[in-house]
Amino acid sequence: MHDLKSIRDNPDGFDAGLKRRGLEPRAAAILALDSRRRAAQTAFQEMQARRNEASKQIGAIKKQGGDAGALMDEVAALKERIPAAEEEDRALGAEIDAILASIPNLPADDVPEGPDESANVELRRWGVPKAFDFTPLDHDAIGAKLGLMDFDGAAKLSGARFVVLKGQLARLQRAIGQFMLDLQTGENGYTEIDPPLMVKDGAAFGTGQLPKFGEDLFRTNTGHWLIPTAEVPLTNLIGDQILDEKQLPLRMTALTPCFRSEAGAAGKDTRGMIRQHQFHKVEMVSIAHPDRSGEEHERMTRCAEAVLQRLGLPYRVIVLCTGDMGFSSIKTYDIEVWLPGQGRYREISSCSNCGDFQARRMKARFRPEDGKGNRFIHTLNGSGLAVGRTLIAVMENYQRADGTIEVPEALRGYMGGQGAIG
RNA sequence: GGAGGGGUGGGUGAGUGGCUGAAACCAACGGUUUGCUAAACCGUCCUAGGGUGUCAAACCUUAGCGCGGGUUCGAAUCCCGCCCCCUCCGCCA
Repeated sequence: MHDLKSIRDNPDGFDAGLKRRGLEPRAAAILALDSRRRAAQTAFQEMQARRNEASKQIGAIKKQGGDAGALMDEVAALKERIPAAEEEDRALGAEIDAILASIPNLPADDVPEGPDESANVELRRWGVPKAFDFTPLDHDAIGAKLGLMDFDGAAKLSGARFVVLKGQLARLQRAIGQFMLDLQTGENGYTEIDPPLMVKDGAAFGTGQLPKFGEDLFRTNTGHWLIPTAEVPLTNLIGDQILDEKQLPLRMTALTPCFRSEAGAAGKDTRGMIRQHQFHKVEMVSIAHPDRSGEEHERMTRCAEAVLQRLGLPYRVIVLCTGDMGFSSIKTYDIEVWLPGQGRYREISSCSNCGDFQARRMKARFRPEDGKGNRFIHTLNGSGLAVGRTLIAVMENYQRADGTIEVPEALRGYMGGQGAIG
């Protein structure tokens, strides 16, 4: 949600930000509505003020047994006009809010400009893709050969974009999730949260899924939304609150299933478990002081990278260009892991700084130490990491010629000491 | 699902239809006092808008006592609907 005041103060800056996103200017239209709205509001409030004043006088007159008839007539006349004024104020306000709520966040200054993912910029790489002395398979084939990954069974139950994992592979996925969660809580200072997986409209609005992206979510017959990421419940946890500055930063993490309709992804990644309707993810959320969200963003990204380093999985970090960023983000780093089976890097984490965009939507503020002028906090979220895709990466990077999979050192404690599966 | 009780500033908790944006207490913050700590005393202390104002300060004003309607000249207070919480009962992982 954008700040009307900042648009008033700097309409050109607002439009310039939109332009970087590839969007048309909106400031002039918004400000025109805004001035109509303020005129309507002032008119409405002046009537109310007069009504309140007259009512007080009526009370005083009646108490002394006087005749307040003239004043009561005046109030009655005012009351004829108030509803229309109120409605005008309300309607204009709602119109402005709807516009503000539907415009994506403005990119940070240091985000590269570009139309789509082709303009993303690689920042760094870690690790070297392993040289195989055989042709590495993709996870799909490895899983099938082991008989531990069953897409047909899942299709029978649930249709496309689901998978059934079995035996050691199911355990390996569980191990990965536990390992990540323990790393983020034990070493990186995130507090573990076990949140609801179903949320109401307000939460989905707060993080920016609604009103524009409802079709990407699953909805229950109770009107709940299945969370597409734990970012939604974790971030909204601080909605409608005024925190103390001392409490910042607040770092939370959760291992949850995530549900996505993948409405716009028809025909994309149809094979394998890259893109599923349901997957597990360890999510990190930071609630940061607005002056320090940039450094928190770097820190969070490092926390996500740490997982891949511990697992010995090669990866690269890219910064998304203005045209490829999500709705709520001012800056996003994607981490892409090397997948030998596909011979390329694929997204395994996305770490975003949302600035005060979500905080405005959910009314999350903090009280500065000096006590005056509550400010909106900044929210950040990042995967640490997507569990299903990490499983894929482990399978493909640690596969052996005989079709078995080596268990990375870091996971063995979670696998009963086992060194390989299959 | 049934019956009953309840939702008021950060917390506890008053509140007769107008004098209540809201007592009191606690917490917090500033100050006085103090050898230090503690205590005591004084003061400040909700939020979001709009207007006047050169930023600031200050002032005026609107709204908010779970949410939404209604009655009334006037609603935290009365009426209706809804939501949530608590207790008991039923059902249930």
